[in-house]
Amino acid sequence: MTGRRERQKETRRRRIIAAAGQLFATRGYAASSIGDIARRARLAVGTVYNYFPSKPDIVLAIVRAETGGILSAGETLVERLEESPVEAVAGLLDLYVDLFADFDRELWRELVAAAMTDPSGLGQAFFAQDLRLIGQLDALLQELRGRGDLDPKADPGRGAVTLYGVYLSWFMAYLANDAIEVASLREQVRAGIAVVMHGLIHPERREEDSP
Amino acid sequence: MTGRRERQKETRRRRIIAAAGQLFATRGYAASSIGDIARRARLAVGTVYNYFPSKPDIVLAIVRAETGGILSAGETLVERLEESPVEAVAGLLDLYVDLFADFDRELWRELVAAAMTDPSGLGQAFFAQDLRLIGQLDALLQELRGRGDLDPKADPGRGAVTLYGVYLSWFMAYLANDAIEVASLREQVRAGIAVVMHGLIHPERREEDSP
DNA sequence: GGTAAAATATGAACCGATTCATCTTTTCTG
DNA sequence: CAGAAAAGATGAATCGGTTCATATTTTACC
Repeated sequence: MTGRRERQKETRRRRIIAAAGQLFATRGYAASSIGDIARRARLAVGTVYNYFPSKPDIVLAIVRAETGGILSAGETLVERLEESPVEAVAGLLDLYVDLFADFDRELWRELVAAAMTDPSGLGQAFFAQDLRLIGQLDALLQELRGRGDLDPKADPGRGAVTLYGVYLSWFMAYLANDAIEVASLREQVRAGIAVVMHGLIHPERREEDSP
Repeated sequence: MTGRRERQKETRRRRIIAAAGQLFATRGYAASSIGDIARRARLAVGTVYNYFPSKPDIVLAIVRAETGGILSAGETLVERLEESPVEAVAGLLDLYVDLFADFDRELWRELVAAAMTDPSGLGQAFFAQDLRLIGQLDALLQELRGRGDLDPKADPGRGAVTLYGVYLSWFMAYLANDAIEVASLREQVRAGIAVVMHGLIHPERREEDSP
């Protein structure tokens, strides 16, 4: 049942996320210590650690709360298919780019850094999201293939992974370089998608070294 | 001139790199403290910090020592061009994949993590290497284009960035997932390159939404 | 050679994330 | 409801990267 204990647990978890979210948004991640977060949430430092195994795990919780909507928006987008294949794929990845705009670049950086430092813990959880988008891309490509828009020799699964690579690499570029804004990120991803969809080799030489 | 001071500076720098390299290789990065490194190099902790601004900067120095050769090997590879365009690109990226095998995955992870945490400092230095490979890829594509292997409508610069994206995203996957070995990484990169070179759209529908 | 200035080395102190032994609250059992 | 067990909260202690005031060494200048 929902005893006092369980209710309080949920409340405290929320309090921590709220406190951290506010501090990160105002002072930034690095400048907000766990002590600060605990104080703002009216808890002891150790208590925060009873709810989250590490500081970046709090960030993951903050970001996670936002991702659910994006993913389901992706589902409906796959169902109502754009006419142009490039537009269809670009539309889906645009959704994921939206997510970046919602949080400070610093938060994403810390998340990626933590995913590297702790690949089996937080990293697993973080990269699990990538697999879900690749799945959506795969479904989208299957649709396009069924419609006869894709090269019959192309493998949708492989295509999905490769298209996702375009997105991921520009995500990294965005994190590495403050000069890249979200708007230009969108353009770059779109242009990269167009390259993958159309291919680079001269049309008359395609068959020579097919996969 | 090469006074006593300058000579000693170089010696100590090398001692630190050597000590750190040995410790990282045996105990791992996390388990090797700056104190350990300093002790093994017969220096004080503070002295280590006179040579390297942070712990991951030592990793960068270790890795950097290896990259020069790879890059110049890439140059000669661009000059002696493969017949098949896919092979040509795959050959170049294979060189960069070689680099991974030379160091423990943990070291690369720490490097990427540090590049995220300190994007303007270490990050800048780290990602500068990416730009050099993109440049090489661009040169390679220009060659292929000159030979008539590429679609005249394709933009080599854009293509280089996109192909690099394939490589980078698989690099990230490799770091995220211990199950991915270097050999399979090579195959995946190669397959991704083939996709980008050939394109996904059905040949007869290509012109509809050209970039 | 002697001395002031500059450069470098040193390790104790700092700071913040994380851990852990201990105390408090809640739940369970009779 | 009392008392015991379980779950959870607490903050002092730990640990390691980084900083900094001080000491030492090298160089420059006379």
